[in-house]
Amino acid sequence: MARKKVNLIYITDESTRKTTFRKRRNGLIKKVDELSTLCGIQACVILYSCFDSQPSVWPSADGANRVLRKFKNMSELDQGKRRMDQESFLRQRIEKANQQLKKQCLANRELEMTKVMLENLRGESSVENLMNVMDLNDLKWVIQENLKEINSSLAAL
Amino acid sequence: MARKKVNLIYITDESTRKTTFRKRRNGLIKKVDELSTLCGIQACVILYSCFDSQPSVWPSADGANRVLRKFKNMSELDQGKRRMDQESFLRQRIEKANQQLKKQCLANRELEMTKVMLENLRGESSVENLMNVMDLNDLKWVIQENLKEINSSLAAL
DNA sequence: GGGTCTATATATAACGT
DNA sequence: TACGTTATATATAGACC
Repeated sequence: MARKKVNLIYITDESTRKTTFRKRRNGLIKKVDELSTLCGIQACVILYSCFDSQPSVWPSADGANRVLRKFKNMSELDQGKRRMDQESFLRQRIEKANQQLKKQCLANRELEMTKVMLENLRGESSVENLMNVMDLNDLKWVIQENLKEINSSLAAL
Repeated sequence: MARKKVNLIYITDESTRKTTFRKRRNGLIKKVDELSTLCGIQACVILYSCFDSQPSVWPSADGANRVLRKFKNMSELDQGKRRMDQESFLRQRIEKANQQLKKQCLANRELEMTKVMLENLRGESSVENLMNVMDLNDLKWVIQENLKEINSSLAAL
């Protein structure tokens, strides 16, 4: 999450994996704690790692047992419904990612265009400094002509 | 956590509490998902809120049940039910790869359009030659955007 | 190996629609 | 109401000890 965006796949290097586990476990537990406090809800987290003999449990072994017992008493049907929700959650995330991607592409486009404009207006190659009204009007004319050509090409198709 | 550092006490305003719950629940679930994937560990989260009739469970009812059994030292495993979650994650990864591909394609296209645009403005090419290079509609869009830019530059002068 | 220190990546509170 | 956006607060990967 930092210094470099991490690839969401199993970390093969054991040392790195262990470090990541410790850090993220702490972060996760902090989050549950906050959520529980802020919203006044019952919550429970259990993590099994091959690094510890005992699982990491929040808020406590007793608390976890209580919440788990409650969950176990749910009907299978209700549990099934929950699974569907899990899938829709996943779909939502994918959808969101796609939206972000689209937005990023548009932003990139804008940046590229700005770059092109600057390059042209500053006469990067053979042309001198074009930053005055006269030359801008010339450039505008050229572009409008291109636009006309394109429009007629489109109409012909 | 943003715009203002939040006070870690129960949120009395119901509307705010509900919003906070939804947001933080999503964040939390994402975190467990990541931790589980990155470190290859078993994990489980259960959240009870007064906003939903059903508790929010991760990774799924089956997964939660499995962790529950383990928590109670009743280790009986049925790997088959894990398949559901694995499929979800697989779909997610494929989706991600597709997104990357899409992004690259758009980037390439953008570069090509920029090149074409530069060639045109320098009079090294004509619109007729562009038919095979790219979608005319895309070119039209780029040009129109440039025109807007020029007009605002003119207005500014 | 585990703790500390940054630079970045993420999460999210307050707003806007 | 819920959802999208933006400014900040947090989380954390990699580096160093």
